[in-house]
Amino acid sequence: MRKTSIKDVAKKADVSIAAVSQILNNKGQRFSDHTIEKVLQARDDLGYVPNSAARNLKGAHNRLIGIIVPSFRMPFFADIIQSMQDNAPTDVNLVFLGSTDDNLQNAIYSLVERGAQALIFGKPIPNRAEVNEFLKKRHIPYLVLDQNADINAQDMVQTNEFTGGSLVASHLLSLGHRKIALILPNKLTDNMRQRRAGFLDTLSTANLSPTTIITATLSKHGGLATVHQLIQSQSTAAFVLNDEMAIGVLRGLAYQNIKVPDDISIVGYDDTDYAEFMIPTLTTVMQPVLDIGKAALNMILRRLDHPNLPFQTAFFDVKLVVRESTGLVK
Amino acid sequence: MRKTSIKDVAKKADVSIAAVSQILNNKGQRFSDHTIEKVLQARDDLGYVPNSAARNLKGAHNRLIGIIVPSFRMPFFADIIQSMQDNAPTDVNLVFLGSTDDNLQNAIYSLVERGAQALIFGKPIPNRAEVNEFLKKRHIPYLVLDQNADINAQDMVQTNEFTGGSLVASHLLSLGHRKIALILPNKLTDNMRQRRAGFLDTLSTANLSPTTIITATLSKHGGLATVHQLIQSQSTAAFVLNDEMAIGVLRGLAYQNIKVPDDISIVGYDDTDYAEFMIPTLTTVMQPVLDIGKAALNMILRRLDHPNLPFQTAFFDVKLVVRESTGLVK
DNA sequence: TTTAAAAATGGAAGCGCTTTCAGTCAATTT
DNA sequence: AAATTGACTGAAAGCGCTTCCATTTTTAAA
Repeated sequence: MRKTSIKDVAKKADVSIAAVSQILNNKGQRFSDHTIEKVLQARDDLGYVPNSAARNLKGAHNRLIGIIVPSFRMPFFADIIQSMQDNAPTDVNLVFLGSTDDNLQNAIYSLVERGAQALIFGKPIPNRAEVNEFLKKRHIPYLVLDQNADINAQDMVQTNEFTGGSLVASHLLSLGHRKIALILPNKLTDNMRQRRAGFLDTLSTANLSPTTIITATLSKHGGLATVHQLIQSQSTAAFVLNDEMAIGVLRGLAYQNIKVPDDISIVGYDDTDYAEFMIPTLTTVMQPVLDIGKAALNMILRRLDHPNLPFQTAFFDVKLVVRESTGLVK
Repeated sequence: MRKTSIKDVAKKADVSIAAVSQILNNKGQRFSDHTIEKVLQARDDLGYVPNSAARNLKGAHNRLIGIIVPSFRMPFFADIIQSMQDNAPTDVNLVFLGSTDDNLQNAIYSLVERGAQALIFGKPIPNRAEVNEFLKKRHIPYLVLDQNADINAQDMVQTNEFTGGSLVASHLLSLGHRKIALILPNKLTDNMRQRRAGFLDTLSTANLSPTTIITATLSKHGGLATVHQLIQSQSTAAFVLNDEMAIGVLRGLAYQNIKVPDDISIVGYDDTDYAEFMIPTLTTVMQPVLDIGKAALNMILRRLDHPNLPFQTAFFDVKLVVRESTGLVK
């Protein structure tokens, strides 16, 4: 029940092992059509698939990139993953791992062990220094997505979160809103902090600050749970730090028979697939997710080819997408 | 710039390679505390991580399961993936691959090459016979999720799709609906076919058939695009074959100012996260996705341990979840 | 003290593959 | 007839690791 090896193919085709290897890899010496045919035939008959472990043991690795995300279920990351997969050159292998904070170490270890030559972090790294040291020691370059980090320690892909938050504030202000609530997930990542900062900053230029700041878990249910407090605050608008929660808020408000945007305007962030299908459609901030995924992959690939180039940070602009969920204050 | 290998650790700790291997793997012979300490220290100093390729070359593989899904963006599969990841024993590695029909062969090949010892297909296999032969030849067991297949060729995990469709029909009939539309994705998978069959079957017991059958791409946009036709059909209810499309339908109807469920009842299928957050909340059929993912993983693991057991099919029941989007016919 | 048994460790083979190299043999070319 | 070329083989090294077996060292029993 042993897997068929190159030896079996060689025997069956009645040629040398070297011949099989070179013919199947299409490099090395030249062989006659006849021999090539024999080898190919034998391979197919036996259903031979080279063992990549053995192959990688020798020099010519194919590139393996490990990607660590917080969850496969978050639309943002689902998009990132899909876009990376779609854009990966055929000789590049991608391995995705969902990881919580506690098993981040494990995730990294497992990826490195499997031969990942580079890592992409789609989530905050709690003990950054340690991780950095570990990876540096192994000469494994990595890239962080949408997180603050030492600009000189690794490549980064960032979106202009500060601007994003600011755009939201401007938009609401321009609609005449003065009583604006802020709804946050209870665990903020760096990029969310910037989002918040941009928002608050612009609010303050109008001498305003949020009527209330409500926190809840980052989920649709979390958003829904904030509704009671939101209503009590008598705000005329709310900035919900991400679409996922905003969807919950929308739902909760509908349960209370509060009309959006007539009674209150709602703004989300991310412009996930669902935003334009909500009722009302959701005003939100769009990040070019597909481009981000693609850029991250390209940057890390480039890093692999040129380990000594200075670290880069790619910046992506965000865009306010105005839809039905925001309107003039009454 | 070579990665540090076991040899380096051995040299640094001033012990044999064999000792390092056995100590780090905590098996084989016994070693003195002193030696163990030296080795561990050397490993940490060097940041050594064993190369799993080399390791797998020898007997003791850790188990690698390849999982092929159509897309990472579909909530159904995002859930499946997440649940598998969450339930995987630590010595089992999961590799997910998104794959279209054209590159299914590649996906399979790449997974096998990487040493996958079993495969799970979350999508239809176009050329089943060929794939089956290929995998059988390599003694790689596989499992199909929610697809029809020869019950004696591999393990399967199925949900009671026929019942699911039937439940929907009964529900609508019981609400008094007689003019019911059916909205399908234009590419049906086996399970969707069964879903449809159950639905039609139960309709026919009331001597009914759909007022209209509309097809569109499987997406929210696809669903939205069917609205015009749906309205023309003057149906009082519609069964949309999955939530994704149903969300689009809901949206489209709102644009036309058609009230759900007052003017028309809508039923989806899948009970994705979003169903209960729609406005109105969506009546749909729930599949125990998390259980399904878990079951699939367990079955294939069991198969690995017992290659000769007869093939199994796990059946999961579905449940109609009645929400706001369906109501009595006017 | 001798001796046998137990404990600690090193040596080396081998996993499947790629790659190199010297060399064989036949078919061409000069 | 000799030299050249093309097609190929066989052997061997080496990738990093595990594992079996032999050997050395220590400890305890005789």
